[in-house]
Amino acid sequence: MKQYNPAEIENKWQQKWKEEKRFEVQNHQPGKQNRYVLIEFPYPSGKGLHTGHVRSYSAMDAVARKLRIQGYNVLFPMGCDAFGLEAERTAIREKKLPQEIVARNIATFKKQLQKLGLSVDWSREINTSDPDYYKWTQWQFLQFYKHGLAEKREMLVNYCPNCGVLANEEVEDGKCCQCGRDTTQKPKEQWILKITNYADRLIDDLALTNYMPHIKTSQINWIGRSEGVEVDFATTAGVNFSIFTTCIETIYGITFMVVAPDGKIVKELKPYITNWDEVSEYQKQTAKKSDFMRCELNKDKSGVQLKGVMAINPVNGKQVPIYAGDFVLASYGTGAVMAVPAHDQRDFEFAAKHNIGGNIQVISGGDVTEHAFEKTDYLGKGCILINSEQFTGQIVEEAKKNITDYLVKKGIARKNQNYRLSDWCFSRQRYWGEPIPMVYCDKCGWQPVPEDQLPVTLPIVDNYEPDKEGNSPLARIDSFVNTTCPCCGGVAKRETDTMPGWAGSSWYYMRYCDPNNSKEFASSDALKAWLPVNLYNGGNEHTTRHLLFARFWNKFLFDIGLSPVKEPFDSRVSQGIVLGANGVKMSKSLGNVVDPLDVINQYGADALRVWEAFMGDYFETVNWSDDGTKSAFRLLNRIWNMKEVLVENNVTELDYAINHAIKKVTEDIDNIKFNTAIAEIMTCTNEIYKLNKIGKAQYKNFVTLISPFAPHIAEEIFEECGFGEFKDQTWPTVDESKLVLTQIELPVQVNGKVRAVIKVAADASADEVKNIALQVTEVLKYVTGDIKKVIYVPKKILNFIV
RNA sequence: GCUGGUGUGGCGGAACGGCAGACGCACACGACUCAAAAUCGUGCGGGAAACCAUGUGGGUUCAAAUCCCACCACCAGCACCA
Repeated sequence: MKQYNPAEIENKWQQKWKEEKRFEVQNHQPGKQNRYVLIEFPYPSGKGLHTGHVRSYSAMDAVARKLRIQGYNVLFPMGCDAFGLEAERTAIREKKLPQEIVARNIATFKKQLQKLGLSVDWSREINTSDPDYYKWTQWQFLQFYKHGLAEKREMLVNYCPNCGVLANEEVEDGKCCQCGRDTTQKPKEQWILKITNYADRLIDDLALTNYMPHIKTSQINWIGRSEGVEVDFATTAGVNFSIFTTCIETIYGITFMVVAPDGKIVKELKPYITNWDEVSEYQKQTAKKSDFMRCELNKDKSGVQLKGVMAINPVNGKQVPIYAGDFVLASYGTGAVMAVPAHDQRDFEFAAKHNIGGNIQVISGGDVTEHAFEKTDYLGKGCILINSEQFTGQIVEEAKKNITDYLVKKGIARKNQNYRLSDWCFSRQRYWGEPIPMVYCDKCGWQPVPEDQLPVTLPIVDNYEPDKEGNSPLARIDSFVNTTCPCCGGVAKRETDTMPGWAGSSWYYMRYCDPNNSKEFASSDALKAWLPVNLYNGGNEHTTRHLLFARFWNKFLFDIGLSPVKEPFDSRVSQGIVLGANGVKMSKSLGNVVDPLDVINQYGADALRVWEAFMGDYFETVNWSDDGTKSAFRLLNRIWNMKEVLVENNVTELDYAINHAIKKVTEDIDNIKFNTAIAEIMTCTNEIYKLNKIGKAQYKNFVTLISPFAPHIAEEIFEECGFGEFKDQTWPTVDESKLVLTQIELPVQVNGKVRAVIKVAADASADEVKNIALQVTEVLKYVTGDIKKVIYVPKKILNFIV
């Protein structure tokens, strides 16, 4: 049998598509509906793409191509998320400019993507580090600022005495990943965006989307809305502070309080604390830990008592000790908690460690001597309060309400919501990012750069390494820093922090709609034409960050009338990762990286794409296999060679198989079940080989079915067989009449075990089926004694219970 | 620890209340060939059988890989969120 030559065919068609501008779309195409298929744009690392990345690109390309054949006007764009730490570090290592590194990496990516034969509209390509693009990122930042959603706030940053401010990923076990020195947490003024203002809407509006359920769940949990009560506590020192609790029903069980060591409460209490040396030492220890370490690695419940001062429980006037404990974070809630060891395991362990005796059980129904009796155990079980004065005897749920009302009436408590989500730290002390377009004037304070002066471009400089003091490298460049105040015209200094990598990626899908607009980030008409994105594909790791940031960003633009939609993405899916053949993540150091270009050279892009679709469920993790591409190549050859057995008229015996395939492949692509779509095409191929003939019209339809996955070979077959221009082909429709079976095979069970399979008419009645089954010896063998019950599920099963 | 997810032949996987193992890989055999590769075809969970098999143990059901409860293992993300 002949083998086709993928290299020749693929080059030919890729060239042709380019010349014809086949995949360039207009925002409006008369008579066609728009569809927007989006895949997260790649971060152009120096490593290039491996076969793991190919999976989502080729899969979404298949979706886009099918929609196009179905008659939609499809936007399927591509670009590069070009700002970021990796490019900067590579540049430093190679002593080049980040701009050069990015240009080089983008070229590699583009070559790889184009060899795959993606149906991308390259005329809309964007790059977030292009001044024409980041001008609008800066412009949008200014809108956040002007609407009070951006401000400077003191935040804790990772700090290394040698390398300056570090990203979380640059800290490992409390040490700097570059030089190995111990890192600390240092407070620093940072720009933040108030995403928490949108917390409720970010949860509630998920109802307007069709994201996969686990993606919605992840976002809801990440935002972490909790309803509770903020209660004021007095102290013997006369200083008051508030705590936040979701378990107000346990307030009579308080035996101590815990405050964040680095919070403002400790500062206010300082004059009254008699063991300040000890407390101050504990603060230093805390500064060495990141929030994550404070939460995860602090299994020992470290803490220190603030001696000389006691807190007063507002419900009964009881005095309890106050501790500083690093498991309490200054940034969450009020930075203080009430501790009830009898009903909170964390408090229980803290009390045990610090020998705080006298645990008070206030909810009956559990034993609290060895372990706390927590809310997950007592809520909704009708448990009642004990040891709680006038609330004793009430059911937990009632008591919760009554205690809250009582405290609110007394004016010392407020119902409140707290969010796990914190505001978005938007400053980076790095070179390779969008400069934040703000100017500081001693007289006028922070002033936005006038919009007509945008973009504030990144100066091209030799030395852009991070600063040891923790300042941005831009701060060293006088010509950049020194400017005039837009307000008073006096001397002023530019902000030298840059934006995080998440900035440019928060609105890139909007720019694709109108990529060359120099007057606005995208015209309202273009946005209305394409938004919301119909299908957005991206990695699971972005579910809680990028996806949330992008939704927040859009909501803000919607509020100020610049986005036409409340939610930017209608549906969101995440592909499973492709591991190396040895079952671990592809990485250069492990030597299991497969370059898609190598595979394409051997078997062609079509075979690679088909194998990527077939290798497993799209949402699950799968292992790469070299043999897989070979099997896909084999399938394509089998389809290719059907040309030799072509007959003029349709082969009736194939009607069922072909129509079944049309139905199954159509539904499977719609449902992102690419693996079973390919399996169906294989099954149908086997049928065709059994008969060893296929009608022209049948072949044309069958080839169309594989074309979203193997577009090059499909167009070549069309040309060779004289099927006309592929771009005029429409997606085949199912002839349901060919799928109607008159006879079906029905499994017959006795007591739930299959004993025989009988052939019956598809529309046979229960009695008819029963009578036929009871003539089969295999069935009769097991039907002994009376038949107690007969279950017949039409076309599915017949079950005798004896 | 928390959150989300996953456990099915030698392997990748399918089925997601109704014949477990579709489809493919690997393997074996046959055809073609001087021969090999390629190709085409046949077989392929275990067991002599009764039967046993979808991580483990329970439960619901006429019927469970699928639904419920408990547990174990693995993967990913993380900020002990009071």
